[in-house]
Amino acid sequence: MQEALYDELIESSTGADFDSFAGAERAMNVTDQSPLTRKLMVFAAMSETELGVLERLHRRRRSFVAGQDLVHQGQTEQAAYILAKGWVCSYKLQPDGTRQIVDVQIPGDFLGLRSVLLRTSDHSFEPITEIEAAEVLAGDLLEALANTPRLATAILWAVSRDEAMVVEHLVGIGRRDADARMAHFLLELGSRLALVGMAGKDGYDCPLTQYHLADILGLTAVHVNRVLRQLRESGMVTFRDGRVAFHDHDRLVELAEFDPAYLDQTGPLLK
Amino acid sequence: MQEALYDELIESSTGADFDSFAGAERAMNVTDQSPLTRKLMVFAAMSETELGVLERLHRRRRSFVAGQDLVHQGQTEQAAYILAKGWVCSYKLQPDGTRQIVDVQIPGDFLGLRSVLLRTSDHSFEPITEIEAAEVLAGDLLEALANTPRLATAILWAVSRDEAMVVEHLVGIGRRDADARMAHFLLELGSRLALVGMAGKDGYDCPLTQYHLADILGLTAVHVNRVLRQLRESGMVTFRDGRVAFHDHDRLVELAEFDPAYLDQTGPLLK
DNA sequence: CGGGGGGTTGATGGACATCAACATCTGTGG
DNA sequence: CCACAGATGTTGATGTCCATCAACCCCCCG
Repeated sequence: MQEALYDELIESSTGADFDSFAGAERAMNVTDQSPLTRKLMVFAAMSETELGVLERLHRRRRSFVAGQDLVHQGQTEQAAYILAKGWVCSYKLQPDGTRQIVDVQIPGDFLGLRSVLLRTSDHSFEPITEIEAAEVLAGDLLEALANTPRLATAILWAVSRDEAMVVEHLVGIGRRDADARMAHFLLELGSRLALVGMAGKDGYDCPLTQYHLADILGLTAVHVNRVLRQLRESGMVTFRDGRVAFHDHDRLVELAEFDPAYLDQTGPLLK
Repeated sequence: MQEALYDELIESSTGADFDSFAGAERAMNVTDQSPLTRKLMVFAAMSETELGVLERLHRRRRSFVAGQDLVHQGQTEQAAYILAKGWVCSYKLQPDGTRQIVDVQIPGDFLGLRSVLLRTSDHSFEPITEIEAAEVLAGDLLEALANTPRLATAILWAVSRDEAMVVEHLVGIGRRDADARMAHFLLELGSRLALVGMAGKDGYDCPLTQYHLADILGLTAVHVNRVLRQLRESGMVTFRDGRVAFHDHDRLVELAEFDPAYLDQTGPLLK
C-alpha cells in the first residue's frame, strides 16, 4: 500500500479512482479559492474531490496580530498552519542580538510543516502584518495526504520549492553583492506573489520594512536604504510606501542573474 | 494505517511487535556497523530486525572517483545514496563562475534523498575524495520505512538535522564574520564526524582544501588562508596537511558562538 | 506636543576582495 | 634523473564594499 502511494506520487497516476466521491463537493468559483489552492493548481489540475479536501483543511481559522511572535512550541503543539492572509517571516536570533531571517511566508505558504513531523529547529515566526491562518491538525493533514495522492504530490512539490528557496537564499548571501541580492529577492518575491494572484508584472504591494530587508539579506538597514536608492535612480525598481514597482524588469533580471527555474518546477506532476 | 504509522513516528512506540522477525538477522559486531548505523543508534536503540533492514539497504555498493561530478539527473535516476566512505559536497554554480557549497556530506549521510521523492534543485554533487556509497532504490527505501517505523523515525531525524544545518549555514554566512564562520564550521564538522567515530575531541582528518573552505564559507581562498593563520597563531585550531587539530576547544566554541543544540537533537525518539 | 517607528543621508573605518608574486609538492614525460 | 606543469598554500599591497556612528527627516498616534 505504501508502494502504491509512492507510485501515485512519482507517476502522477493517470486514472485514480475518485468515483466514489464524485459530486460530494461543490466546484468553487475561482475567486473563492484560497491562495494555496491557486498555487497548487498551477502544478496540477485538481478534481472536485481534491478541491473539497483542500477546502476542508482550511476550516479552523485563526488570527494573529502583527509583531507578536508565533513561536512554534513543538511537542504539545502538533499543528501546522496554512497562511491565508498576511505576511510572516521565520528567523533565527544570534547571541549577539543580530537576527537572520531565513524565509518569508506569503499567503498560500505552509508554516511549521516540518515541525509537525519532527520537532526541528529553534527558529521563530514573526507575523509581519496581521495574519489569518488555517490551523491544520497533524492527523487531518496525514489523512488528506493518504486519501488524495494527487494532492499529496502537489504539497510535496510546494515543500520542495520552499527548500530550494532556502538554498537559493544561501547562495545569494554567500556569492552575490548587495545590489544583486536585493534585486534577486524582489524578483523572487514577485514570482511567488504572482502565483497566488498578488502581483502583476509591474509590481506588488509589500509590507516589509527596510529593517526586514536588512535581516533577510544579511545587510544593515542603512545599506539597504542606499541599495534601494541606487536601484531606484538607475530606473530598475522602486520600493516605496509599501509598494514594489518594476520599471525595467529585464535589466533587473540581468543584474540579479535571476533564473526562476527553481520556482517554476515543471516536473512529473504535469505529465 | 497511515495514522498508526504517524503515531509510531511521534510517540516512538514503547512496544512495537517485532517478534515475528526476532532472530532473523544476526547481531553485528560494533566494528562491522556502517557509519549510518552508528549515527542512527545515537538517536535510538535498534532491534536486530532494524539493524538487518539497515544492513540490507547497504547492499548495492558503488564507487566513484574524486573530482568527477555526480550530477543527479532526477527523472530516470530514481536512486539515493548512503555515503559509506569518503567525502562529498553539494554545490551550486553561479553564472559568473563563482560557486557556493551548500553542504558537505560525510560517511553516514544521505545523498540526494529529496531527489528521489521529487526532482528538485539543480545543485550538483562533487566527490571530494574517492568515495564508496550504497545505492538505495526508491522502492527499497520506502518499503524499509513502511515496515520499520522506528527506523523511519530515525531517518527522519537525520533528514531534519540536515535541514537545520543548512539553516544554520545560512545564518552563519549572513551574520557571522569570517573567523567565527570558520570556527563554527570546523566545530560543526567535528561534532558530525564524532557521531560516526571519525573524530576525537582533539581533532580529525579532513580532506578539504582551502578552496573548498572558501566556497563553503562564502570567502576567497586567500582570506581563508589568513583566517586559518590567525586561528592557528591565537592557539585555537590548526588546519594543516589534511588534519584539523583543536588546541583550545572552549575558546573556539566561544568565538564561534557554537551551540550544538541543533545537532544533538534529544527529542521524542529517546523517550 | 512629545515620542517612536520608519526612512534618508553623510563621514569614517574595517573586513574582506583583488591582484600579484612566490613557495611547496606532486605527478609526468623526456 | 631532471624539467616542467598544475594544484595547493602563503604572504604583501592596494582597493572596495559594506558596517558603524551620527544626524536629521517625515509621519502617525497617544
